[in-house]
Amino acid sequence: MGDKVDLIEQRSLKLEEIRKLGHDPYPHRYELSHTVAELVHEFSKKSGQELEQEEVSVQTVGRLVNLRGHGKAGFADLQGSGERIQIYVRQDRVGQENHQLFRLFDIGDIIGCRGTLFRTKTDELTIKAEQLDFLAKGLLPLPEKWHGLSDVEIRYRQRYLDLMANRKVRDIFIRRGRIISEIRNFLESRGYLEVETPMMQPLAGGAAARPFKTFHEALNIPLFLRIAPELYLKRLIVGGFDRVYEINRSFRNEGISTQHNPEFTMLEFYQAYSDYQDLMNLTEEMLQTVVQAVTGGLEVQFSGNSIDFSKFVRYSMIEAIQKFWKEESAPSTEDLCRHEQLGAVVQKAGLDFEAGLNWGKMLELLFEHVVEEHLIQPTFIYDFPTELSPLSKTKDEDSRFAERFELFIGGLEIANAYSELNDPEEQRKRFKEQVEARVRGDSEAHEMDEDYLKALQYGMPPTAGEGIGIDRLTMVLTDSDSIREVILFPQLRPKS
RNA sequence: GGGUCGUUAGCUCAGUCGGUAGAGCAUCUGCCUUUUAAGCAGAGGGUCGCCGGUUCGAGUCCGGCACGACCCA
Repeated sequence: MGDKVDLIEQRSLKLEEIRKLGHDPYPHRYELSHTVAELVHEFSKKSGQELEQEEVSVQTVGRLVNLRGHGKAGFADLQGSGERIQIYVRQDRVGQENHQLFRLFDIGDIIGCRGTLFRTKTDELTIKAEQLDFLAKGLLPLPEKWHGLSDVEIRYRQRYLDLMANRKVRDIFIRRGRIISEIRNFLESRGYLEVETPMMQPLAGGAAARPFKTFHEALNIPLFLRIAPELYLKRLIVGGFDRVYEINRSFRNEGISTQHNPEFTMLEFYQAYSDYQDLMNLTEEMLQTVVQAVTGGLEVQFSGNSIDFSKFVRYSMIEAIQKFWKEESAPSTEDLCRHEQLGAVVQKAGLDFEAGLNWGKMLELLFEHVVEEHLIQPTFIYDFPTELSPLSKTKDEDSRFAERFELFIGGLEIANAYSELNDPEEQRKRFKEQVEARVRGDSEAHEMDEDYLKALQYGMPPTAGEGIGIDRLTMVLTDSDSIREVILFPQLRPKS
C-alpha cells in the first residue's frame, strides 16, 4: 500500500517536472494526421526503402505501453485505436529539451508524436520522432506487461484496464456494437421504426419475472423497472405503427449467473398482419444477415461447437421431447398432452416436481431437462403450452397450445416470440388465471393490466412479436462463455 | 441457496515438515544512440483478504466472515 502511494507520488513529481519544462501536462487538443491504426494499416506493406524515399511525415497519439531507454536515445510503444506502433527517439533529432521530456515519460502516459516513418534493423514499422508532446499523465501503473490483466474481478470492476490490456476484449465490444448496428439496418430496411417506451412502469408486465421496485417522490407512487417493453410496444401497434422495435435494457430481480445479469439488453419487435410462422422466417433471415455481416461467414465457433447458421431446425415442443428422449421408448404424444399421464412420464425421467403443478409447467420442466442441452445448432421450438403463454394466441386446432416459439443456439435460449393475443376478452381471462396463480404463490405470474386491456379494446391488428436477447446472441457470436464477458460493466457484489 | 477452489510486493506468481518473506516484471539511482519481455550494476518496496483459535512460535493448522471463480439447484 505504501509503495502504491509512492508510485503516485513519483509520477506526480514527474508531472511537476514536465510543467517546469514549460509543458501543460493536460493540454486541450492535439492535431493528428493518422490514428495508430491508420498508420499500421496504411503502411504495413511499405518497405523501409519506400518509406525513407517518400519521407512520410506523420503525427499521431496514443498511450505509452512500453519504454526502452538507451541513454541519449530510446524506443517506446504507443498504443492507440486498438493498435500499437513503435517510436524511436534520439536526442540529436528531437533536441535536448524534448529528450528531457521523453525521459520523464512513464508507461501509461498519453502522448503525441510527430516524425517520419522508417523501418528498424528488425524491419519494424517505427516513427522516428521529431517532436514529442505530452497529452495526459497516467498516475497509476498499468497492468503488468507480460501476463497482462487476467484477474476477472479487476477486469470487470475496472473495465478500462481490461480494454487497454486485452485486445480480445476490445474486439468483443466492437463486435457487439456491430451486431446491434446490423440488426438496426435489417429492421429499418423492412420498414421498422425504432421507438423507446417506458423503463419505469406502474406495473411490470410482459414477462414472467420479479421486478425491481423504485419510488417517484413527486407523484408519490411506486414504480417498477420494466421486465419487458412488450405491452407498450403493442400499444403502439394499436396506435398504427405497424412495425416497431426497441433495443434497450430490461431489468429482472433474479440471481446472477453466466447467463443472467440483472440488467440486460433485449431487442423486441412487433409486426402487424403477421403470425409466429412469419417471424420464424424473419428471424432466420435476420440472424443469417447479422452473422454474415459480423463474422464474414455463417459458421461460428461457440463453446467448442461449430454452429452453422445456414440452416435452422424446427421442432414442436412435443416432437423435441420425443426426439431427444434418452431411453428406448419415448413417451407418446397422448402421454405428453394429458395432465394425468404426464406426471408419470416426468417421474420416469427422474424429475421431482411440486404437487399441483399444472400441465404446462410440467411439460416445460420435462423439456428443459430432456431437450435444452441438445439444442446446439440454431433450433426453433414451437407450440408452447398456453398455460405458459398468457399473452399469446392459441392454435386454432388445439387451444392447449399457443402459437409461440423460442430459438435456441449453443444451448442458450436466444429468442422468444408469439402470435400476439389481441382478443381483449380472452386476454382478460388469461390475466385472471395469472392473478389466481399469483395468489397461490407464483411471484412471477402476470398482474391484471386494465390499461393494456383498454388498448386492446380499441382493436389491435393481428400481430406477431419477438424478443431477442442481445447479450446472449453476442455471447454466441464472440465465443464468450459468460454474459459478463459481453456486458461492459456487469453487476458485481459491491467491494467491501 | 449448496459444494469445490482461490485471496502473499504496484502486477503475475512461488513459499517444503509450523521456525520470523521470495522471484520476474514494475519503481528508484547510475551506464547505455536500431531496441522490442532491450541489457548491465545497485537500491527501495509486505497489515501474507479480515476476525478469532491452537501453539513457545502461524503465510502455513483449525473455525468464522468478506470477495471472486467454477460446478450444482
